[in-house]
Amino acid sequence: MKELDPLLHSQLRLAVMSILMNVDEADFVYLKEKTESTAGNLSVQLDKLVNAGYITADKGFVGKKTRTVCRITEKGRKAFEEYVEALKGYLGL
Amino acid sequence: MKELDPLLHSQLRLAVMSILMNVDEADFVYLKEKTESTAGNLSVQLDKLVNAGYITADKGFVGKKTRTVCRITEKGRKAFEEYVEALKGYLGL
DNA sequence: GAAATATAGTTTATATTATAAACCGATTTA
DNA sequence: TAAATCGGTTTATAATATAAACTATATTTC
Repeated sequence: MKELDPLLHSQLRLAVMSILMNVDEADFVYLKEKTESTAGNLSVQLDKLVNAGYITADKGFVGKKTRTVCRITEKGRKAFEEYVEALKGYLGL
Repeated sequence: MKELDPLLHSQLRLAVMSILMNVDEADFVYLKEKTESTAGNLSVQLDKLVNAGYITADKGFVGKKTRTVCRITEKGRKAFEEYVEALKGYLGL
């Protein structure tokens, strides 16, 4: 049984990665709504994904409001795919 | 995005459940070998699965040696299947 | 235009979890 | 009979997830 990447084996981080696998970019507010998480929790988990090099989070402005835009990196995409493969071994898929 | 049953969303417990989904019964030693876990960790995680009613763990003897035999329950089987369904939503399967 | 309210987050504190280390009682081996 | 092994359990520690409290700017209301 393969190791499950602990960075991805977390509900919220997995949800974020799952979303980012399917859209080109997503901002903080969108991720918060989609995952139904609190801002604090999301902030912490995004940081971990950024530090792992799985996503980028760029802070910019839209008009006068701040906006943090997240994107998955190639490394993140690969890690996600490997995680899915590893999980399949557990789920019998 | 569905909730992921926190009892199953743990590498070791998921591994145990995965094994028990596919065999009629498995003893402590077998589970320990297959999952490559330490006895302490396995013991703790089995307890949680037993307390949740997802598995049974019966202590018996084979000759003079103790032997703990685990089996999945109907409740556990159902929880596992629901977990798999929920996860699919995350993995894009 | 000052005070209250909302937005977009971050930091910090706390509760929960996972994991390993230490331990225990019985049994086999030297 | 002393020492190692087997089959676990208990306890201590490290890591994680989560929420609560906070910050800074912007907007609305009185």
